[in-house]
Order: sequence, then C-alpha cells, then structure tokens
Amino acid sequence: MKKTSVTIHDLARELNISASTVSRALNDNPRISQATKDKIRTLATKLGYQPNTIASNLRTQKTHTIGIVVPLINRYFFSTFISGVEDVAFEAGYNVIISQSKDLFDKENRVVHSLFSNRVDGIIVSVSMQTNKYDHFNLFANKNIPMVFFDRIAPDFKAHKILIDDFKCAHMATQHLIDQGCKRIAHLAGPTSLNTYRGRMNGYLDALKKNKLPVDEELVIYNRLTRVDGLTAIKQFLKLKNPPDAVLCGNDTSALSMIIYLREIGIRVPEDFCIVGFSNEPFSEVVTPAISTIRQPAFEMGQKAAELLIDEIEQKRIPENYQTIIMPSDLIIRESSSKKLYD
Amino acid sequence: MKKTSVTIHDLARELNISASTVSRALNDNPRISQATKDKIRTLATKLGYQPNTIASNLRTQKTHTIGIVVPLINRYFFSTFISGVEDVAFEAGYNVIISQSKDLFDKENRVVHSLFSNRVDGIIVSVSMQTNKYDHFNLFANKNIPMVFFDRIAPDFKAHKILIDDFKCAHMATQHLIDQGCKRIAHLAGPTSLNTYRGRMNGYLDALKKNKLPVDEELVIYNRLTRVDGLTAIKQFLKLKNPPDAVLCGNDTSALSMIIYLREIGIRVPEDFCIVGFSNEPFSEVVTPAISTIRQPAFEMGQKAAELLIDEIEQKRIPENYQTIIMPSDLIIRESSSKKLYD
DNA sequence: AACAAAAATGCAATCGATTGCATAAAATAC
DNA sequence: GTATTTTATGCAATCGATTGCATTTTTGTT
Repeated sequence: MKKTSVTIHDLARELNISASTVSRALNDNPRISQATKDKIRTLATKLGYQPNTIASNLRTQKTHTIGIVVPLINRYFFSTFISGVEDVAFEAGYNVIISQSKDLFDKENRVVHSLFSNRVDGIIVSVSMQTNKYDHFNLFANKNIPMVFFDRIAPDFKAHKILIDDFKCAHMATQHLIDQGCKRIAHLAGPTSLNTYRGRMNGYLDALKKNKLPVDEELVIYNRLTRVDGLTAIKQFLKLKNPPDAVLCGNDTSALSMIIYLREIGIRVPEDFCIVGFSNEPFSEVVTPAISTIRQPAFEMGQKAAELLIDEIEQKRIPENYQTIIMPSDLIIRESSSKKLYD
Repeated sequence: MKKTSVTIHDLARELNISASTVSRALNDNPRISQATKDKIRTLATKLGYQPNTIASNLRTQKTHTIGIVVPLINRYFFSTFISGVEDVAFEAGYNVIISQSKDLFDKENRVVHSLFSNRVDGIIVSVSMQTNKYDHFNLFANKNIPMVFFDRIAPDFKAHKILIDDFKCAHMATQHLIDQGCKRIAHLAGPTSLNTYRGRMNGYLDALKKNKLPVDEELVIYNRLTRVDGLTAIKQFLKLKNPPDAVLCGNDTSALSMIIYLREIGIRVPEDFCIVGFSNEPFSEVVTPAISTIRQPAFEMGQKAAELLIDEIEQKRIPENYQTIIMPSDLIIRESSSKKLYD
C-alpha cells in the first residue's frame, strides 16, 4: 500500500499557505518570518516530510552527485581512494556514484555516458588499461563539467590531475636495487599507453643509464601485471641465457607471484634475487619476504580529488586554473630487496 | 560558456513534430512509425542529444539507482561485494551509490536518510558495528522500498537477507582446532549485538560443549577486532595464569596482528599456538604462516543481493516472499592451525 | 467513393521543488 | 492620517521527460 510521499504542497495546503513559502522556509530563506518557519518545520517533522532531491535537482540543474570511474573497485588502491573521496564528498553534501571499467575500454565508455545522463556535477576518473582514446570525456569537457583525473590520466584535458611521480619512484627503486649490488635488473611493465607505466618504465631506464648500465631489451616484459602475468614473466626471465638478478615490477600483485614462485623453486629472495613492487598493497607488508614497494597515499589522493572537484563545481576557484598535483610517495624498503644484509 | 543541453523539445522543434512523439520514438514505442523513429534518432545523434535522466526520474518515480551502505568501502570483503553488486546492477541498467558508515551509527543514520532523499529504488545494507537500533530503516520499510541486508543484518524487517552460516563456520573452525590437539581455545569476538559475531561466538561455544571442553570466561575477549585490538587481546591472553594454546579470531585482521606478535616474541605458530581467522582477506594466504580462515563468497553475495533487489524493484517476484539466503562458505586450513604436521 | 478500422501523432497535465516578479501586510516617517 | 519603506507571502513559470486521452492521417473494405 505505497502511499505517495509528503510534498511541500501537502504542507502548504495543511497550513493554508503557498508552496513557495514552504520551500523557502525549509531552505531557511531570510525572506520568511521565524514564526512561519517554525510552524512549517514542526509540521514537516510531524508528517515525516523528506525532500524530493530529484525534483530539486531538475529545477536547480545540480545533482550534488559526483561520479567515480575506476578500473576495479576491489583493488586496495582504488577502494581506499574511493573511501577518501566519499569522506570529503559526504561532508560537503555530495553523493558518490561509483562505476568500474573492469579495465575494458568499452565498459568505460558506457559508464561515462551513463554518468553524464545522470547529470553528475563532476567526475573523478582513472582510465582503464585499454584506454588510448579519450573522446568519450568530451561529453563532459564540452559542457565544462568539472573532471579530475588521477593515477592513470587522460592527457590534454582541461582538468585537474592527481598523480604521484612515477618516474622518480621507479628511478629511486632502480637505484636502490643497484645500490644493493644487483647487476642485471629487469622490469615488468604495464601498457605504456598509460602515463603511470610509461613513467615507471622511463624512470627505470633512466636510472640504468645514469649508472652506465646497459639496457637490455630482453629484460623488459610488457603485460597486464596480473598474478598469472607475474608468473609468466618470471619464468621467461629465468629462461634467458643471461638471466637477471632483480626485477622491478609494475605492481605488487605481479611482484607477489614472482616471490611465491621463486620460493617454490628454491631461489632465495633477496639473497639470490631481488624484487621491488609498486603500490604497497596490504599483503606486501606481511608476506615473507615482505615486498619492497612504493607507497601511494591513496586515501589522501581521494580526499584531494574530491576537494578540487567540489571547489570547481561550486566555483570556489578560478576556472582555467587547472592543477597537476604530485602527491608525496616513497620507497618502502623491505626484505625482498635487502640483499646487502646478507652479503 | 555552458550552452544548455539538447532536449526532446529541441529535436521536436527542428522536425516540426511534438515532444511526445520524440519521447516515444526514443523509447522505441510501437505507436511511432519506423520512418519517424529513424528521422528522430538520426537528428538526436547529430545534435548529440543525451537524455536527462533526472527529468525522467521525476516523472516516472524511478531512479534506476540502488544505494549501498557498508561499514568501510576499502575492506576487501566489502569492496568485493560492491564489485559484485555493480556487476549485476550495471547490466540491468542501474547505477550504484555507495556510502560508508565508518562503523558509526550516526553516520549510518545520515547516509540512510540521504539515500532516501535521493529516491534510490532500493538499498543494500550491512550495518555498522555500533548499530543496535534499526528505526532509520523504517523510512524505507514504510514506503515498501525494497531492502536487502547482508552479512550484518537488521532483524525483523521484511527484506531479503544474505548471509553465511557464521555459527556453522565458527563451529567447524573450533572443531578443527580441537582436532589439531589444541586444549585451551580462546575466542576474540566482535560486538554480539551483531548477528555475525553472535553467531561465531555461539558456534565456538557450542563446539566446546559438544566436545565436553570447559568454557572459560577468561578465554573470550570482546572488542572491535582492529589490528591494535588483536594485539591487545593476544597480550591479555598470554598474561593469564593458564593461557590458551589457540585463538579463534572474529576476523583476519586481528588474527594477523596476533601472528606477527607471536612471531616477534618467539612463540611458534602453529607448533606452540594455533590461530584461525575469519573472512579470508587477501593477505591471509600469503603471510607466513598463512592464516587458516573462513572463505566468504563476497563477489557472489554482491551479485545475489543485486539480483534479489532488482527483481523486487521490478516486481518480478511475489512480494512478501522474503528470503534468507545462506551462501556457501568453508574453512580454509592453512599453516597457522596445522599443528598436527609438527607433532 | 464512402466509411470503418487501424495507425500515427499531438495536446496538455504531471512529477515536486525553485525562483523572478508582483502583491499584500506591517512598520515607520512626516 | 497619509505616504513611504520594509517585511512577508503568493503567483505562475520552469526544469525535461512521460503519458492518458483526443485528434488526425492513413489504410483497407465494399
């Protein structure tokens, strides 16, 4: 027996006043007298009035909703980022609609359209692994709807960008491996169409060059960095005539599977072989040996993204003043690369 | 220079037809001729028309949006569950709004109201650790808006419930510890106001009784099961005159911190002390020793929750036919409780 | 060619809240 | 007591899509 909701018109009728007055009273408009406001508010709570946000959204052309598009919701980095977004958004009175691209370009395209049709006030995006065209974001760009890109960004958009310095981090990690005495350092890379993996790769290469180490094409493998991919890669590396003695992995997942495999076949980490990952997944700290990795401040990145987006939505900042924010990140040295301790 | 969007009226004017016809054509209403439909659709794509979902929502009183309320978005169980929901929801044409209670009753109350005002078509909820009143869900119940509870449920609502059998799982885990030769088994429990922790606790107690083992009150500690809480608890257990030789933990996080602490102080797991956790976090498999735990099918639970909810929203099932679905779950025996191997 | 039946389209109200402008009521000024 | 402000409230249009009912156009029948 779904009885229709209480509306401002119901309140108005009951009190013999107009709906406009009710609306203004509930929004605390100074044009309404305190007495009337009190009367209206009392009745509103008595009848259990709940504002219909949809109607308000339609009229005001604002939804107080922000959309998030990430590759996978249940990856720790992303879910923690989302948690940071939600934290700030909720306090500012915004809802968060999440969608995941599953790292598929096609799905990303569809969810972006869907968010647009739902008239979100802005979106926060990390693009899929397959993404190398960015036309679908023009939907938003053309209407000047605020966007924030993070981690894996779309280039050439008027939008804020929130990143870590992947180049520097990979450089530091590689230098660290060199300092530990590793002689042949390999790299398991993700798709270089993405700024993140491209940056990591370049940081790796630059560190080798700075140290006058040869760059060997055999020592770089590209794939999607899943657990299976990590396994495939380490087997391939070990099959080389002149195999590496260390790998810088594009993420922690692949680093983990390498570590497990190396343990299985009796190659000691870090004594015989060093591994460094990327992103500091929760398991990296507790696996044996613990994985050296790069810490990314996911929660804070989410908070920052939400702040920038909401400020822009509410025009608290000068438009066109788009920022690329590099968040602090650092190398966490753990057991998997602490070779010197054993020399 | 935000130019206002293309609407059905713009399309109608351009083609000298009425907006109703445009609306019907875009919705593929059979009352419109194919020729007209084609004409309209062509123009729509040419002008980049995007439907305004808000307007449609207001008129149809449906938002094609479902709300999720979980304690913490970035807990693996929950983020994987959400991923399952999103998976099904997206295919059915629904958006997902997420919010987290942060395990605070007050925030849960606020987000539930917010979701209601946003007129979500239904909600999927796992309540906060603090929740022991459920009045705020009457907002939905009174209007017959579908709800699905999972994991931590609100009792006494006309709603679907998706659970695992916490009692049975805890029972199995306890029996397993007994079978391994543990003599004094402790339990670190969460708030028993929640069905989950209450079930686990009762399963633990029942297993002791079935095996004619004494129940010692000192051996049960209640807290919030954080990493710090796990540490506090294990220290307290070890201080007893007659300390336990095993702990069944209410979750994996607390189990992890116990394992780390025991390793630090030189108590061998599982030889001297056994640990079983709950929920199978990603780290549990890879920590040394790997944590024995209970597997919960989070993704599938999310899919099932979304299916039930959407079916009810779309009235595909007989109302009042509310189900309590017990999902399959099992004990994963790993190193942390495999004492017999060392006897 | 006339008329019934079927198909296609249009009119206008509706969903619920907001808001520019107008009006009514109260307060103040002279 | 009238004119002028100030304060409080109401009217009616609006946001964009949907839909019951009415109307127009086309098709089919004899």
